[in-house]
This record gives sequence, structure tokens and C-alpha cells, in this order.
Amino acid sequence: MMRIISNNNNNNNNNNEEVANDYEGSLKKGPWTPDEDAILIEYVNTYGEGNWNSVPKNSGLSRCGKSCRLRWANHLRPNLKKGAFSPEEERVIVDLHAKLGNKWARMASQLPGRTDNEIKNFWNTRIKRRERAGLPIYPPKVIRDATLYHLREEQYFEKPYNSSLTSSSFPPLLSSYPKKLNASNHYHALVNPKKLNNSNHYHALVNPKKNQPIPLYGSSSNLFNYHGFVVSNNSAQPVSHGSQYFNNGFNISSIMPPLAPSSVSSSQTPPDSVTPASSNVSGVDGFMGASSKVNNEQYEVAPFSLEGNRSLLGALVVEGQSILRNNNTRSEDSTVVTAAEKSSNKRKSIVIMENAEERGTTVDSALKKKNSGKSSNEIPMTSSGKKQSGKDPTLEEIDVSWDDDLCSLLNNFPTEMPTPEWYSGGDKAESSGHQKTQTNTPPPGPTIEPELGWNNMPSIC
DNA sequence: AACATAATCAACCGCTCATCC
DNA sequence: TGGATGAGCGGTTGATTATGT
Repeated sequence: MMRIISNNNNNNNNNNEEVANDYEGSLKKGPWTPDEDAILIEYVNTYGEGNWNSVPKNSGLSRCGKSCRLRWANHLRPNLKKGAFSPEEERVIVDLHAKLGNKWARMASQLPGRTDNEIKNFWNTRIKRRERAGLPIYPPKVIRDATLYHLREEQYFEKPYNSSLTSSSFPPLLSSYPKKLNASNHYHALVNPKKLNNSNHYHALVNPKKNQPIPLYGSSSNLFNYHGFVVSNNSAQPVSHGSQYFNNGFNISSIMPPLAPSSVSSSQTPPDSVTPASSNVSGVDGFMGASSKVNNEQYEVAPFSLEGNRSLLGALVVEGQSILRNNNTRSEDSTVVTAAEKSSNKRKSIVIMENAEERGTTVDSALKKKNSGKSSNEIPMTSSGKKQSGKDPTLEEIDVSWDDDLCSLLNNFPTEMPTPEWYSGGDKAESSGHQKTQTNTPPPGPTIEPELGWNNMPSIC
């Protein structure tokens, strides 16, 4: 049995090495010395990477193979970037984390020269700092992009995530996000972790092991498996492994799952037609930009315009419809909704939405009509799902049972939230072109200290 | 200057997964 | 098929450095 020698409590490496060497086959722990590094480098250069457990045997190092691998991967291998993360890299990390959660290795694969450990340390530092400040972890655009990412992911993968898919013909960055996730909690956690009892909810987002998310609808459906989202053709291309961000330039959508062909309503939407969701690669053009005050607190957010951005709201609407249908089906005859049925519903939903668009009807107006008699900015909260007379016949088809969580999500979508300078680099056109002031009474949103926006965090943020 | 606190970094631990026999 | 083994991943810890008082 090997003995483990630790020098954690002091820096007297020579002394510890002596101690370690007193025991044949003993393993040293703690910081690596330059001599050890040199030995490891020489060994790897001679024999190559891998077979780490043979390294201590063949090189004379008193380190376990695991430690050797880690040292090599994190510090010694060539082409490693040292130093602070660039703003661009930080932006990528935030985006990736919103989509992938704590998948540090996968994130590292998108950041050439960076290690999972580095990214993890960076993120944990950032999280701690922002949590202390009571700030949201993600910029608003990231939240939306991540949401859309998961929508598309769910769309692409009818069935729960199967890890085996990632290694074959499918995009590399498929999330292992919790599938059954309370939508509004998800949103709140993304926006402001303080609202969610901090770490527990944060982990609920990214680490299903630590906190099993509560199913939103008691089924496989949740906010993220909307299937009627329309994206542009160019974003529907599968992406390959490798450093997507830096090979192709920074592009959030480059890691998005491709669109399932069946979900695009080709008969209703000509390939060349430009829908709000297809006006750019990510399919989210025009989301950013509104401003307003909520509870006397300044929000900086992506403007959530129903007129110009029916995609996300449409997603929510159709999702609710789909959920209702599925739930009704289950509750009525306890029949499991088949994938084919769901697919059929999805296509139907798309047609409904696009028919409404063709007739000049927006989802916004649909909601207002549906909710006539209520204040204009009030989202209908009824769960009856019954049709009401005197409505736009097209929209009567969109017979949505408004789940509380779904409504909460919509109600709480902030209208303005600061975007950090480092993050807004790629969104200048968007923010300048679509920024507008919302005069509507804003919905209640997460509490964010006005002076602690995204763009005034020291250092990293 | 001395101390306290925060931030950063490096390394280890435990677990999971894939592969081999 | 199931156990052994190796490799990798994510979480955590502890040391060091930076910053504030």
C-alpha cells in the first residue's frame, strides 16, 4: 500500500520530497516543483499523453497518475493561455454557462488554451461576487439566448437528453440541464440568484444532483420544450466539435442545436421570408433594448417587444397550449401522448401562429383581446382554458391554459437591465437599433439595485 | 506597518463513465 | 455479464496574494 505524503501545510518542498523519497512508491502531494514539472514534460514529450498511471512508475515521479494528468492538463501542456480572461472570453463563458451549466470541460473545449479548472475558478469567483452584491448572474440577453437554446434543444430532442447523442452526429454542446425545471424559478435564478435562496437554487439550475427541480407541469413538458420556434436556415446547421467561438467568431447560436426539420412550417413560411425569429442567426434579433422603471428601480434588459418578437412569447403561448393539450389528454384518458401526437400539435401550433401573423394579428393583441376587460398590461392568469366568445377566431385557436408559472415568467420578464460593457460588444447594432423606451407600466420584476448593474462591477464584471 | 478580509489559484477528492478482459 | 482499471469531470479545500482598514 502506498503512503500519501502531503505538504499542504508548508512550502518546504525539499523537505517533503526527502520524506516522500524515504518511502519507496510513496506519493507526494501538494504544489509541484520545477524539477517535477521538467520530469513530467520530458516524459510526456517522449511517451505522449495518456496512460497516466504509468507515469510515476516510468518517470520516477512521486506523484499519482491522476496528479500528473492534472498538472499536465492545467499547467504544462503547450498552447495554454495564461493570465486573465479577456472580455471576449468572459462573454463566452457567461453564455456557455447559461446554456450548459457547470460543464467546465465542455466550456473549456470552446475556449482554446483555457482549462476547465480556470473557467471553474473564474466562474465561482464571479458568482460569489455577484451573489454578494445581489446581482443577477447572467445578463438579460444571455438569459434569453439560453432559454432559446433550450427551447431549440428540446425541439431537436423529443426525448429526454441522451448523452450518447452528443458524441455522434449531434452538436457537441448539448445541455445536461435539468429537464424538469420550474420555469419561473429558472428565470429568477438566471436573473437574480438572491431571490432563490442563493446557492440552492443556483444549483437547481445547473446541478440536478444537488437539488432536484420540481416539475413545472407534472409532465415532460416545461417551458423549454416549446417546439414551434422558427429559426433561420443558417442556424439550423449542425455544428462540429472544436472551438466554435473562436473559429467562427463569437456566435451564441453556433452552439445551438439545429432545428428539427419537422418543426419548421415550410408550407406556411417560405424559405426566404423573414420572420422576427429568423432575422438573424440566433433568431433573437430585436429582443434587446427596452427600458423602464420597475418599482422605482431601473432595469436594464432586453426589450421584450411583443410586436416585434413573437417568437419567445409565441413559444410560451404555444407551449402552454401544448401543455394543456397534453395534460388534458392525460387527465381524460390517461393515455400517454406519443411523440407523433406532440409533433403534430407542434406543427399545428406553428400554423396557428403564422396564420395569425399573416392576418396582421400579433400575439400581443391576442393576449389583450383574450384578456379583454382586464388592464392592458395584465397577463391573463386564468387556468380555465375555456374559449371566450367575441374573440379573434384565429386566436381562439390558441386556447392556452395559463399556468401560474408561465404567467409568472411573462410577468416577471424585466424590461430593462444593465448590460455590461464587456458583454455588449457584439450587440451594439442590436442595442442601438432596437433600444426603445417602454412606457407601459412595467410588470413586477426582480429587485435589482439600480447602482449595481451589469456594467459597473469592478474588474470582471 | 499590522492585521483582517477578499480574491485568486492550484491541487486533491470522490464520483462517473468507458473500455477491457 | 460483471468486475477491474483508467481517464475525466465537477466540487471542494487550502495556500497564496491582493486589497482594505
